[in-house]
Amino acid sequence: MEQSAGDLLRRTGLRSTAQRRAVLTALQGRPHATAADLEEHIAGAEGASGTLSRQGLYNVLDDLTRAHLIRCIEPAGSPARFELRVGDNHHHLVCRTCGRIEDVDCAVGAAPCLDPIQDKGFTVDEAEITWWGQCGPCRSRAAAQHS
Amino acid sequence: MEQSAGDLLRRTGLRSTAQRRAVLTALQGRPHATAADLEEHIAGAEGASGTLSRQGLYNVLDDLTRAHLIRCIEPAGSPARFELRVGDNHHHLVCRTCGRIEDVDCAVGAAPCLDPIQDKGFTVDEAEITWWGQCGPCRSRAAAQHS
DNA sequence: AGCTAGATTGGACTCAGTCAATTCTGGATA
DNA sequence: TATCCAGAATTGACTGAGTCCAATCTAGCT
Ligand SMILES: [Mn+2]
Ligand SMILES: [Mn+2]
Ligand SMILES: [Zn+2]
Ligand SMILES: [Zn+2]
Repeated sequence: MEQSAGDLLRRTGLRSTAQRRAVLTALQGRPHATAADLEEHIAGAEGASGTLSRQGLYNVLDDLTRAHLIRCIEPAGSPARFELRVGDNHHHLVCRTCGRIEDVDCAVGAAPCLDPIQDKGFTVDEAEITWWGQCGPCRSRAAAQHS
Repeated sequence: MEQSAGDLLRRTGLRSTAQRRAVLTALQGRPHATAADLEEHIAGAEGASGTLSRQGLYNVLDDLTRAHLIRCIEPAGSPARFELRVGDNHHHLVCRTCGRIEDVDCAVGAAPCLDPIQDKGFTVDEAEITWWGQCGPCRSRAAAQHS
């Protein structure tokens, strides 16, 4: 049985507020959304979801991230992006041309999935991997340009 | 025989300007410096290095990065950082507590040193690995706190 | 129904850059 | 070694992405 956003929040010890439920709901089917994406979607939503302040949005994203209900990634050159997919230690492919981001399963599944060859005295808890390249559509477009 | 910053620039097809030489020089012994670090160091430097505008600094950093004379990394939560160490595809350890950044050699040495298990149609040219954790000093400090 | 710790709001503010118009200069040429 | 001009630097306004703080509101316990 699926659990509602409200249940999920309460089970985690967070109060179930309209703003938090709206963010969790907006994130479904909108992976790697930015705060601006979420703000726009929630403001323009049909239901009475209504509105939340910019500060409220950032507070919610921060609370949910710290509770591990969502994950935040920050690829170079992009504002922070959020996703519901947590706990599987997956990685990302990023297109240098259009910024498109795709999930890549982790071969290991648990963090840190990779050890540094020198740890310099650090206690490592995560190995974050970002593959940079060009996505299919951008590659085709670039090839066509060359005429 | 070592080559001067001026030679390096000219050999790369870039004009040798005081501003570019100052940035290259400031970066020696100052790995992973931010634009602000460099601005401060160059402004307060002894020689007649004098000054460069903020816009000039960003232009120089951008030109040098595109010429592959320096490399830019952007760990989550940090402003961009620059280093002279290029071409060896090395990776980074970042302390979640104090932000300290350490270099980690790449076991392979050439990019992309790691293949994604799904490429989603991308042409991958680089695998960027960031290990997150806590450095030795921060770990000790945290342990002491617990008294 | 009342209470209060926790959550949200509005508005000013900061940090890290970016834009565009103007002025300057490295180094190629005559 | 003087001239010239594309490429580089400067100035100052501006933007995107958050962050700070004091005041207000509310979820959910009693
Ligand atoms: Mn993802
Ligand atoms: Mn490095
Ligand atoms: Zn693309
Ligand atoms: Zn540390």
